[in-house]
Amino acid sequence: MSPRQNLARPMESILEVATGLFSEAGYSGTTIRDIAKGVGVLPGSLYAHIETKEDLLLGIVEVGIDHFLEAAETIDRDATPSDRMRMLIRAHVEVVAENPQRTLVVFHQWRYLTGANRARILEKRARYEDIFRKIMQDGLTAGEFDSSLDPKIAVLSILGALNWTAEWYRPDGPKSAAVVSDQIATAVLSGVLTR
Amino acid sequence: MSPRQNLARPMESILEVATGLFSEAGYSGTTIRDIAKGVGVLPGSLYAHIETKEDLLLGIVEVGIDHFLEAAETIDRDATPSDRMRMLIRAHVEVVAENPQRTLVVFHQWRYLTGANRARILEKRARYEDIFRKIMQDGLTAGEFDSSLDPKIAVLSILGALNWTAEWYRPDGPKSAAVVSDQIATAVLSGVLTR
DNA sequence: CCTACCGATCGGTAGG
DNA sequence: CCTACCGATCGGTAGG
Repeated sequence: MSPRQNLARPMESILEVATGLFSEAGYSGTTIRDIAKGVGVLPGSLYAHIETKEDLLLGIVEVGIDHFLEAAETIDRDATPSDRMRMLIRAHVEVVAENPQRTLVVFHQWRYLTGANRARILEKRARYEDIFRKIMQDGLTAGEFDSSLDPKIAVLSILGALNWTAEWYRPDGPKSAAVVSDQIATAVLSGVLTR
Repeated sequence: MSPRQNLARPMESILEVATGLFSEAGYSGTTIRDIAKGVGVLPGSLYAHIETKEDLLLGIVEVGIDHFLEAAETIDRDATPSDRMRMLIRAHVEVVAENPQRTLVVFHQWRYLTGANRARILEKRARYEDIFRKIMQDGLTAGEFDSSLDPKIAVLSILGALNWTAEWYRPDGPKSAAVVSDQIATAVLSGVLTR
């Protein structure tokens, strides 16, 4: 990684470099010295901008999870449950596609947060997953979703498919986020069997 | 974690302790001293049994991925693609259920392997995923799977749902691996919409 | 943002 | 498996 002389916006540069390093080497595997080198300053100089290494992680994870929550809030509450689920899947994939590295940090590195930082992120994560659970319940109540499904496991399967996208989606790949999200939504909603 | 005096099988004890610590704190976040304390010996004593910290990780990850490969090989090659997919899903969930901590290490900590170690694990992982891709292709060819699906994305969605199980499945929870795997297989194969 | 540095801890080793 | 230790590196700080 070549150092960047982004002296105008030091904090932005720090967050960008840290996101890349945390996603590749993990929080514990990334040192303050690695980040400083990526930014193009000496290690001690970082502390003019950050308080601690953990605060840096918290900033990245919290901004990331907030993106998912905000995207979910744009969804039309009056649509049918299956349409809402489709829109939620699309919103999720678009957030992943916008910044897969940050998403990897959001879903894998939150474990290294401690105390109140960790609790706040877990609360937001639960809130996000509840949006899926609510739509699942509404779909079952409305008779749109298969009543033989276990709703908890169906939601966990959908979240699994979505969280996994951050591992393989490449913004410079052949498929747009819109196409990928439609294909995931179809696979999830209709299944793989021929109808 | 209380130290265990498993002096009869020191290597087994070391692997068990390391698996638990790597799954909770990550490879980089776990020190040789943490492992030694969990085993109940002094740090330097570990090196009577292991070569390096990375060899310890390699041992855990390779045994883990081998479990998935071996389970997949037991599947009846003469069954229909949809039956084979259902059996593969069940085999996967049973391996996860048998040892979720090891599975978390297999899917998240392999990144800390270097050089040839990393290459060998990635090769085995690709071989495992190819089993899913083969069944998907067979199902499309046989007309059992929906031809409007993107097969790559369908497989990635299934792998995502399955890989996610290690994050939430608890062997001491209310559902057996057989029940969970059937419910995941139903959700994946038939989708969530009412038929 | 740099110079210069702190005490703590890291993976690993020699010799027993 | 322990004693005793190595050089390297860690997150972070004081003073400029």
